[in-house]
Amino acid sequence: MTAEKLPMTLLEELAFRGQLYQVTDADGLAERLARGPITLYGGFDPTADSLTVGNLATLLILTRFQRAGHRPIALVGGGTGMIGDPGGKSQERALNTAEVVDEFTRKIRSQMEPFLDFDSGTNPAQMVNNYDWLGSIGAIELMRDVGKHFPIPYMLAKDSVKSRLETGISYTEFSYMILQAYDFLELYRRHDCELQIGGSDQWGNITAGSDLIRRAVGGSCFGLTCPLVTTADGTKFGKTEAGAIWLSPERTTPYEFYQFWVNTDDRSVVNYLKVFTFLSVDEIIQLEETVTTNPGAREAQRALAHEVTALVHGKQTALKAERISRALFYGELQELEEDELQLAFHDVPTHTMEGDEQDLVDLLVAAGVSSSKRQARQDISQNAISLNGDRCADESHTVRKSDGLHGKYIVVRRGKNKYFLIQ
RNA sequence: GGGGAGAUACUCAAGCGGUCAACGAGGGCAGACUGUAAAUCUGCUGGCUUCGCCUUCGCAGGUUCGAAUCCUGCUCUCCCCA
Repeated sequence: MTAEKLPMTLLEELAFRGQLYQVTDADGLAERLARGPITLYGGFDPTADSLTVGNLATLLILTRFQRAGHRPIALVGGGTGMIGDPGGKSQERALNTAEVVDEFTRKIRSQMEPFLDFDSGTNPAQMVNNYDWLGSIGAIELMRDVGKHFPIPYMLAKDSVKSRLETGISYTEFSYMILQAYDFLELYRRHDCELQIGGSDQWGNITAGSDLIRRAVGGSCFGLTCPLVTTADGTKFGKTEAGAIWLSPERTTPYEFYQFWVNTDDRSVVNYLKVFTFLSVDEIIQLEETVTTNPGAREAQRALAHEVTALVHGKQTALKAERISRALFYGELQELEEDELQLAFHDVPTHTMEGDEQDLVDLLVAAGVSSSKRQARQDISQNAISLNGDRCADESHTVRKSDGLHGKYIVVRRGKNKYFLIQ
């Protein structure tokens, strides 16, 4: 991959995208980037077997750096993940076993592959696992060579620690910053890595790293954080009532993933386009206009959903998710051919009905549409349920498979945008 | 170690012998209006074989015709004094 000829510098573009929050030495970094390619890294915690949309911002910044000609390193915290970052948590974290963390690490690694080019001739991306060095370092070595550079008052002053002094923090989590700082030092030694990026909650850990490098070997390195993504209504980004939005298609189907983005609030959509897509500055400005001139068309949301889904799941899958969405929200279900229907609903929760006919209330519960019979009756009486496009408010309705589309498919819709397929 | 306060549904929080499946707020779900958005208004929010029944108010017993409400023991949490 070669560096793109951008009308603005990388830092300027990141600034436009609202992705610059804190930089250790903004002028120095701009100067350094102007001198030539730099090696940088961002870390990812293996706390589950999949990344979530919450990890995307950091990942995309690495990608942007690579596209600008720099050498990104994605660090998977196989070692630090076994300790737990105290920042942002009110309680001590449960520690996973080495085997579990190892499993998570492998899966996360594969999820990064669409974002980073590992085979570039000029500036290939790399993946490292900090377990490789943290796993084998001795206690004495760590304390003498690394711990010596950490004054206790300095450590106590970090927000991540300070906020936990009242509620309690173990020595394990207290030491976390030492390990993450050591990562930076190790990458500086091994790969000449000069920059660490992360979310704004990582600022303390990042500066701990650059400070360590200066104290231990006299090197000068940079840190850069991006703001944490916020939602218009103040809720935590990337979470729905059903839980987090994952990158893994096993955890969040591409259709659900697409829907997550397409449902973005008008107030946030431009911000998300900047953070989560590679659309150009001009394209984003154009889409921004459509939000005010023709909000009902939801062009910006569609573009956002398409771009991010294509990035994570591939172009074909994104088109499929779009096709399903069109069929569900704008198409006439009856017009769909059987194979189209099957294809369209591949990602939608599906239930196989036993026998040819069943009481609607029982069916809704069995198919997971409603959580209980009482809830099912309520949904029906509130006009929330429609079968194959027709509202059904009759609690004693009996569903016959033979009445379905193509003699066997019943499309159940609950509320405005929850779909289920019964066959 | 001594003294005090408290544990109620997803969360916060009323209730302090019957009218309590349990006020209220938040959250969630749904309807109307819209644009698969937001805001607003309305309904619902333990379960079922639903004009009734069953199981819930930290746990285990007890008093009573009847308890979330009173008594006893247990577990846990918080505060004050040492």
